[in-house]
Amino acid sequence: MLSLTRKTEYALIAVCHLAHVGQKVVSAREIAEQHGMPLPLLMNVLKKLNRTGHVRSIRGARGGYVLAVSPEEFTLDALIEAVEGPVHLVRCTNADINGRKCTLANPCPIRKSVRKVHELLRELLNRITVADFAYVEPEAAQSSAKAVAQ
Amino acid sequence: MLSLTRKTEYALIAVCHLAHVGQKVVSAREIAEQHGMPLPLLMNVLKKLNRTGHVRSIRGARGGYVLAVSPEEFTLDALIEAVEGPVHLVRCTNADINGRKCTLANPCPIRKSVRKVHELLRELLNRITVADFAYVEPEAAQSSAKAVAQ
DNA sequence: TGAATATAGCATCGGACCGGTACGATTTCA
DNA sequence: TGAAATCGTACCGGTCCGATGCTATATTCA
Ligand code: FES
Ligand code: FES
Repeated sequence: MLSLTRKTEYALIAVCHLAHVGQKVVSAREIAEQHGMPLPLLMNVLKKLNRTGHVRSIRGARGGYVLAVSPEEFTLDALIEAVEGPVHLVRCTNADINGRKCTLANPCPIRKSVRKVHELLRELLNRITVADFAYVEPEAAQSSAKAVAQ
Repeated sequence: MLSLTRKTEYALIAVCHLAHVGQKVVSAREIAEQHGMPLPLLMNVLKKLNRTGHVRSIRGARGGYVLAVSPEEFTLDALIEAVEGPVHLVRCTNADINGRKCTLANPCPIRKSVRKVHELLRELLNRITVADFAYVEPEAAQSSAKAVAQ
């Protein structure tokens, strides 16, 4: 399917929001309302990001979330892995998926090449960071374009 | 989910097989048996590739399939689009998905950046061709590695 | 101290889509 | 004519995402 899940989309927006406000504590409700996201879904995502240590949670009244890592070091690859688990391009890139091993005639002819593609994808995702997404409000996406381009 | 479907996996192996034998006609059964793939699934995939014109089908006894495009011009992007439809990284990269428009507060702050990432992914997929996958049997994947690397 | 706020954790449910199967029709060759 | 092979379509089950609900816990504030 080669697409990001909606959770990753929510996570990306939320993390950008947190990066934008700096060290101020922002509640999930506030983020959700500001971007038209369903609150419970966003909370699920933020809980996961809290467990992986990418955001810090403050409970209680006037609580909320704060970004726990610097936007420049928070890669898209890490965000995806935190929210939706490790990336499996196809079965044979990662040893086995859900304990089931590949049933094709091993090794299949595309095995090595597909791993190479997998590595290229990971490299791409590791070059992109949250800092590339944050702070680009309306049309000034040039800084992002430059940073991402290579 | 950021992963290829199993259909794409089958398609990739089959197309590599066809590229490997040149212009010889090979039946779906033969390809399936040789790589331990379920025959009906492979046929479904080959039908799609036939409709998109990437392989040519010959019906009847002693029929089968022949690659209809050169491996060097058959990009991974085209193969994915043929088998599983166009790539949608997230909702806002392609205008609308299944007729449903994005319900987030428009435009969301990550809109421009995510499109840029989408473009980078498409570029990566367009640099990789079937020729990079074919002809790498056991361990001699160096030619592929080189061709893919940049 | 008590009420309000806000996150943590878990469990559940519905729907979409992939993976797989089945059947009949069509075409070609022996 | 019969066997081999593709073509088209339809169907079914499993998995996983998207979404919802409830309870527990921690903090703030009156
Ligand atoms: S798909 Fe299993 S080894 Fe390549
Ligand atoms: S997710 Fe809809 S505009 Fe970006």
